[in-house]
Amino acid sequence: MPKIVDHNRYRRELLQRALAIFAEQGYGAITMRQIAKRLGVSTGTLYHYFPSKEGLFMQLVQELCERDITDFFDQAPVAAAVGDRLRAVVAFYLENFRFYQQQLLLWVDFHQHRQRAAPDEQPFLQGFWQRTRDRLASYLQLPNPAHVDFVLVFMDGLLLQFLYHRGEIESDWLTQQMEVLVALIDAH
Amino acid sequence: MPKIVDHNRYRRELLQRALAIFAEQGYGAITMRQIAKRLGVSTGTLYHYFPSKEGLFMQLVQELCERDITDFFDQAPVAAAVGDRLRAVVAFYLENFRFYQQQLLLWVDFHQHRQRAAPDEQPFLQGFWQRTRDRLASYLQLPNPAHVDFVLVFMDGLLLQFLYHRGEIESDWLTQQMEVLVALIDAH
Amino acid sequence: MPKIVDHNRYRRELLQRALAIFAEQGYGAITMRQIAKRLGVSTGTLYHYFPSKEGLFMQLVQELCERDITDFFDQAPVAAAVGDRLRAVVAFYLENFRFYQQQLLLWVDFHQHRQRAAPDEQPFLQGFWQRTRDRLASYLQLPNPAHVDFVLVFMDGLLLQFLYHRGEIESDWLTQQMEVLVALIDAH
Amino acid sequence: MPKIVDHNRYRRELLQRALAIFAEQGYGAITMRQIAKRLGVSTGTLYHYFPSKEGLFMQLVQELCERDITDFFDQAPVAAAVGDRLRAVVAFYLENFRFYQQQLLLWVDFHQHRQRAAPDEQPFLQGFWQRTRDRLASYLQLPNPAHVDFVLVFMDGLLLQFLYHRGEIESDWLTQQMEVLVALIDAH
DNA sequence: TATGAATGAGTATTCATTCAT
DNA sequence: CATGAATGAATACTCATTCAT
Repeated sequence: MPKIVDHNRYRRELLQRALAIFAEQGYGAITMRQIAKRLGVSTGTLYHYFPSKEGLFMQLVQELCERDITDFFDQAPVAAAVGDRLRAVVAFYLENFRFYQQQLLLWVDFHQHRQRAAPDEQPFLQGFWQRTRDRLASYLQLPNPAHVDFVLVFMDGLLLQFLYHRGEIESDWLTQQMEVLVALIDAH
Repeated sequence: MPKIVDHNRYRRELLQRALAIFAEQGYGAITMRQIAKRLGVSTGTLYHYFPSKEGLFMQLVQELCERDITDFFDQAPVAAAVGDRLRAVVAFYLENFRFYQQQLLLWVDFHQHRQRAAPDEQPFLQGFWQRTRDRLASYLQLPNPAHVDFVLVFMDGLLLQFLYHRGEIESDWLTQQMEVLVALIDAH
Repeated sequence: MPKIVDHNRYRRELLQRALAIFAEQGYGAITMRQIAKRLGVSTGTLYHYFPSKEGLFMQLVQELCERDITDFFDQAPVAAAVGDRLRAVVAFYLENFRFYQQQLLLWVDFHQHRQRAAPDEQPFLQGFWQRTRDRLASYLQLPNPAHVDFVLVFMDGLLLQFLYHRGEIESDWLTQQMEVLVALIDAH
Repeated sequence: MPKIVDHNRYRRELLQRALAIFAEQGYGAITMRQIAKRLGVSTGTLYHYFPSKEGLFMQLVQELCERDITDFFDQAPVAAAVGDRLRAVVAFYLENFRFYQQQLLLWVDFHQHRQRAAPDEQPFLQGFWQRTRDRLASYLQLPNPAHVDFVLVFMDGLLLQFLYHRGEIESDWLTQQMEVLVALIDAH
């Protein structure tokens, strides 16, 4: 009888934990040995679960796309006022900033990887963006649908500001910007 | 004396041309030999002008910060209407998108480099952000100063959207978002 | 001014010295590090002159084919009697046995490599065999041309016997076999 | 007790089937996992029957030596004419060429292995050669015993020719060479 | 100043072998 | 007996960097 291991379950667990490692150092700067060590396994084991560094990375991107981030929004308070719903969304975003920042760093690495990679478009990307937009739209219930994208753009911009200033952003400034968004949109 | 000028002039020329190379492939993926080859010099020469790969990269970031991007805004039309000035800024941004995207990719590499690097804050970064903000503010002349940051955040967000969707963004969508920004800000 | 090195000349010198190493241990058993160490260079240098282990090996095979082994026969005594010419050939073969054994071992490795290799036939092989046969034929001047091949087959057979018995073959036995060949062929 | 018989029987069956695998790719190029997969067992099972890759290989060589190949000759036609007996031997050899080629490749691997291996001579090798020679001698019944070795050398030579030319040898050439042998030996 | 040959530590990956189940 | 997950040393190969010319 073989050693009893749920191969797929364990693989996804490793994948989960690998996200932070990649985001922290970037695809090029991290080594398989370091990943293995931080995951507490040997390099051999890592290669038992993933075909290559590239394969591990791609599975990570895919996993991230399949994970339905917008689930969280469903648990958000169903506020009557548009402004409150906007504040709830941005607040949630800020609370999970570390995760979104990791995601951003992974995207950038992914972007640079696509340059030489085969041109077969990864279909999971499209679905991901569509779903994110739809969820946000149905939660915010804005009269003007273009404003949904505008909110998304705003939040992405906040992310970049964080990256540029290395997280040394005062919460006052954040609140201020959020209120600018609320004020602008709420006033039509 | 003239030698020194030449040396420095040539160094900055190489630096200039190195930006695209780094941005294209990322710090980790590019090799000094590739850089040398694309610059049309030998590796020895490269090391004559730059102390190391890291040094070359850091000089690149610094160069980018010292370059006064906002100079361009000065040549922008001095429109009477706030909306037109906003449109001019965003239009200029979009026209030079490739450059800003390169800059973004460089920032990310820089960010991931800082992790292990010495924590001595690079002062040129602060100056850069301050200058950018000031120039934009003096051009736009918005009643509410918080709106200047909001515009910056918006433009960063657009950049990320481009990255995510690999540049396959319809110009209609861009125009729409720009007009949303104009409409929101222009209406106070 | 660059370091003055005749790249191609040095490459062929390394190639020359690599033959014994490959023959001694076989393609699969030798490592690039070992080769480098025995050649007195670093692995980096080895890769500066050869693109890969496979490339080094293939160049070795090609070099061996281009080297005109039959040159030696030209310096052989031009004996009047067929038997003496046969003896001269076999004697020369035996004197250079170590080299031919190395060649054999290389061929076998090459054979096993071709299995998965691309089916584009290496053309240098054909020329090699043709030349060897022609030279031998013109030296031996046998009435029956089929006997030239027969002599080649005989010498290959001797080589295998050496391999099987690890070189522990008495010279009496060799002389005996050579005389059998001479007797058989000389008597038509 | 019966268990042990089964164990041994199964071991030899695996051994038998492993010959082709080793000969096909060579000792260095084949992995234990590949062997296991092609034998339809797990690596664990393979290690249950053989102590190591080297052990498996050595048992293979030994098995090959103990297998009495010359048994086949006994079933050969007892021809009155020496020429016919020679033809029968060579014909049989040619019919089983694949096997002999595998054997040759195995020998070469074995030869290259002995270099670093302990110098304790494997005694089974000597017995093998003695037996082969004796059987061939008693079948051919040649007046001159040195001719028996000559025939062996000839057949080894044919094998090498096959290897060199990758089996692309015309049967006409083979027949011709065989007849040269017959003619030479038959005419004393 | 410029070249590119040389270095060797470091990278992704493989593989014989072990061992818990 | 049988399995295949786990290990880590070893392999082919790369690359920042140095240095003789």
